[in-house]
Amino acid sequence: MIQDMHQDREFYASELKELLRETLKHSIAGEFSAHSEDPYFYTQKEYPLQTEIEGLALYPEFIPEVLLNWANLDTSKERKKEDILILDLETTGLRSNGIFAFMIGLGYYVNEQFIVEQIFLPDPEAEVNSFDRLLELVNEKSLLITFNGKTFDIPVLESRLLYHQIWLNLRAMEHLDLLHLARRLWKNKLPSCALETIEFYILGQIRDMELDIEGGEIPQTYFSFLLNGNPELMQRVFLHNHTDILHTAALFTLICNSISYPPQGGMDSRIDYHSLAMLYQSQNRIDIAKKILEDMLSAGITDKDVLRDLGFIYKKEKDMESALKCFNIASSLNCPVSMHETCIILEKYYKRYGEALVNAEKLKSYLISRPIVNDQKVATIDKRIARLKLKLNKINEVI
DNA sequence: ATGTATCGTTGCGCATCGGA
DNA sequence: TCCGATGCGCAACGATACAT
Repeated sequence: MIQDMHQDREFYASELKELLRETLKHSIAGEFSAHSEDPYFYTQKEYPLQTEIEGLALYPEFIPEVLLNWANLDTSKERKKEDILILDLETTGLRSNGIFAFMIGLGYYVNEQFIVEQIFLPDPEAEVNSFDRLLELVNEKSLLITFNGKTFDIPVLESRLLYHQIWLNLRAMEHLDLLHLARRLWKNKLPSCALETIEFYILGQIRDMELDIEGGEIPQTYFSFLLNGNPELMQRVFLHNHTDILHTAALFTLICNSISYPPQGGMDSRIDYHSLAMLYQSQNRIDIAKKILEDMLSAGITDKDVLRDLGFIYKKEKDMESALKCFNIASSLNCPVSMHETCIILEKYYKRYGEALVNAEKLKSYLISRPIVNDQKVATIDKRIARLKLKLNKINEVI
């Protein structure tokens, strides 16, 4: 009796698997792998490197040094399209233990074409087989490109590979994670740095929510598909993942094509040049950072943060005259750091105590007008004011 | 829960400046 | 010439965001 039930369940399970495979074959353009047991399902689509429909470029003219340096990649190495592998997973959840990837989205370049390949598990048993294809591609490629892959996709894959006792050191691959670079470039300009936000503001793409799906609904969609075989929502997951891969390539391309300075094709309004200048500064390319900020001012941008940071560069170069000019304008635009720096330069370098005092008092009134008053800062500026007054009195006594 | 890069704040050691 | 206060550079820490 028990034995019969068990056999029944196995029978229905294999029936269901077969049913799911049939459904997939009819609803999504793709194929099954050659594995005799638990084959995975996969789709491939080719794009020309310059897509006409979306107006997106999918491969850059070159990969600039500032990007390679940022990602700690070997700058001397020759790089080809064929070395790149873009990766994005759809998984059964967000927490990194006990989840697995039911879909592996991949992007790579073959013969001047960009290929989006999606590997899908018609049932979870196919996971091991799906890694065959992953291993194949990883062995061919040397540079991984992802969006938040360092913290999400790679750890998920690592834990699953470990579980299946497959030896593959994904960390040995060079890895460019665009999320962190995007944050550096657009943190101050965009409401968020989620891929979808960047697609909208930077790539000019809008996701069609009739055809796409919210990330949070993806795990449940897969579980439902396994139970009822309804392909409608699953098709959306395919599109979602496909779009992620395509836009990761497009974002990589856009960043490469616009962060060299001076820009090849003129200034790009999508780029925050202030952030770009800071990126160059962090790599000790002060010359380029300074040029960018100066060019911004020449172009008529009067931004207190630009003025402040350019002021710091001048100050470090001991060009106090220029530094003071920058800090002065920034001070008038209510930049407390610049008020502070103005005080220091006037007091320590020029010994213009009267002017220093005026600025110190300006900073104090700014500080105490804040909704949250920082007592420590007020105490510091009070000390400076007292000191300056003392110095001025001494000078007056002499006269 | 997880892992990673970034940013703002804080504190420490060292150099420097100014006053006596 | 010496001492105390100030400024600078760097490391350490904590908070934040993003992926499904």
